[in-house]
Amino acid sequence: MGTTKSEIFSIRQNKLAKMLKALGHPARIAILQHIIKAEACICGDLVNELGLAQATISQHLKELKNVGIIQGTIEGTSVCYCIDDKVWAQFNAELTAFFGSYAGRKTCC
Amino acid sequence: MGTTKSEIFSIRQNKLAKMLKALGHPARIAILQHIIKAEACICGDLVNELGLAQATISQHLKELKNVGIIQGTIEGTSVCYCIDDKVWAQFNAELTAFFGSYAGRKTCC
DNA sequence: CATATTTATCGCAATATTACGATAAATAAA
DNA sequence: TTTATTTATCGTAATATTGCGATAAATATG
Repeated sequence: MGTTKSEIFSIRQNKLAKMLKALGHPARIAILQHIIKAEACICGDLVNELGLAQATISQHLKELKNVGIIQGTIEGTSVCYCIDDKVWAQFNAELTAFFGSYAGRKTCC
Repeated sequence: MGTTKSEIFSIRQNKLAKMLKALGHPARIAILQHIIKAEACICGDLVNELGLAQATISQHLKELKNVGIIQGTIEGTSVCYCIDDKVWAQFNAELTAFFGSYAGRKTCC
């Protein structure tokens, strides 16, 4: 127990859930917003901006990288993070499809 | 430790994350899809459809109710679940805004 | 080379999540 | 009233997540 029973769900359902889960933490939302706001890559600022320890932020970045929504490029001693346009668009499309699949109640109790 | 540091994030960030987290499980995606597919309220079918124990499904339904995206109406011995149109639309709008806040890279490393 | 700077990883503690059996609570049906 | 049916809740076990200090790894700078 304690583990999600992925086997009983479709690949699509698992993927959608995984993606939503990755975004389902305020620190990760804040990180993405920060990158977006900067209109460029972010190299190191994050630790000063958010009120979390460096190790914690590194961990959140790792999770965002795992689902592919951000990308890191080594730039000297630091690493620059950008949003992966392709993955971002893909996530957007998936969510649009999901939310578009329901357009209001028809017959109901 | 082990607890998310909600205090250091904005209400908006926390809300968005909470909503995404609630949707970030394949069972909850499956439940929502099932309700949508039925084009009506779902009363009891869920336990037979998904391969999870009744207690587990009840727990997932509770989490979806907690964020308001579904609504339960007692109908005799069973409970009918529907999507809350208003909350669904709100979530959709929030996500559209979030994903719309980034439209591709400009200057980057 | 020695020292600083930056990020990743390890190890740990606290808490949360997932899943399930057992049981309770509420209503329908016999 | 007794018995089924359906859902919620409790308790518990297994695992995951969150957060952080310490430390490693890599590159820059003096």
